Amino acid sequence: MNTPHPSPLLAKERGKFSPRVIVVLGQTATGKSNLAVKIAKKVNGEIISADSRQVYKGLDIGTGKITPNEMKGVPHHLLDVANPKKKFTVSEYQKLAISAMADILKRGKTPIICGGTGFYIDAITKGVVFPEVPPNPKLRKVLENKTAEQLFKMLEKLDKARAKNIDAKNKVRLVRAIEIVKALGKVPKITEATPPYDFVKIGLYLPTDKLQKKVEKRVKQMFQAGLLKEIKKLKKSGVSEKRLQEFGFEYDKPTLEKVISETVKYTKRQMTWFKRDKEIKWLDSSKIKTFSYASFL
RNA sequence: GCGCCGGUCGGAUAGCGGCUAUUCCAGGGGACUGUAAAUCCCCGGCCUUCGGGCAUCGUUGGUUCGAGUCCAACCCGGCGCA
Repeated sequence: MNTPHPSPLLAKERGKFSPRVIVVLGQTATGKSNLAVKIAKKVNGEIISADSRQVYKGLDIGTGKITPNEMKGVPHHLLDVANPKKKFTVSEYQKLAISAMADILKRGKTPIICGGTGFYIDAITKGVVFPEVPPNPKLRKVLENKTAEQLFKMLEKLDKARAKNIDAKNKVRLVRAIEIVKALGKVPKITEATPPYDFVKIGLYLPTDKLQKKVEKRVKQMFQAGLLKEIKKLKKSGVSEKRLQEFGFEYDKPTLEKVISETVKYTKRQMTWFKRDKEIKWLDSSKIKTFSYASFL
């Protein structure tokens, strides 16, 4: 990485200077995008989205993607980089995000990662090393017809170690594990290669009652903005019904009520993920006005 | 008033004589090795020294070794007939 940069970009860590990367994460509907833009303006930053669905072209309204207007001139990366008809994966995300960070730093600016997909954020900030085994659609198709029990028995024969700690009832995981074993002989032990950056993680959350209201408002706006039209458009462009389901509840025959309740549930799952990361500094987003960037930078 | 049907965990639902009363949804907690807004697990009446203990299927009584399940009466709701 490169040449040292003037102060806000650098942090002192164990006597060494590593480039600073700001991470804005947290629950849906807490105003992450907004805060990220504000910070970007202050620190001369560029934003890298960390959202598993905003990577797709054409998924705008349902994913709550930031509009060009809202970007206020701040460059955004990793939005619209994938074709919705094809599957995008964490691994691809990781590669793109890492090179985006390097690129931004090379130009003397601060990368700001912003998003709510915990798995994607960990992929970059913790440097999870994924086995070099691309998805194998043919194999998956065969395996998906089997029961979890059958898959687990298969895995037990192929790789005892992985079978021991895998969730024996989770078909998605079992299929992936078998896919890796078939390619590599076994599932490599999980490793992490922490990237040479100083990540500052800011977590946004809202108290339950406020979150509920915010979600209701957000979802109503989604429908007003033309969520249904967006879905029609996707269908017209050749995105299958099945594929739409994979994009989550907003894209699977959405109704106002359903999307609101599913979103609230989702925000809880998000917190379950984020709670494990002790490095996150949490911030009540309803008190954002009193937030001083200085305390984090 | 008579007849029929029904009353089971917050809601919906299975159970039609036998040991731990089912499933789904909503609720709470959790997991996460290339699908991650996905996928999956646990909890859910009360008490517990975590071994277990005590309840419970509208109410009361009865039949039975044993009743959510059968019988009777009553209460509540729906439909039909007057």
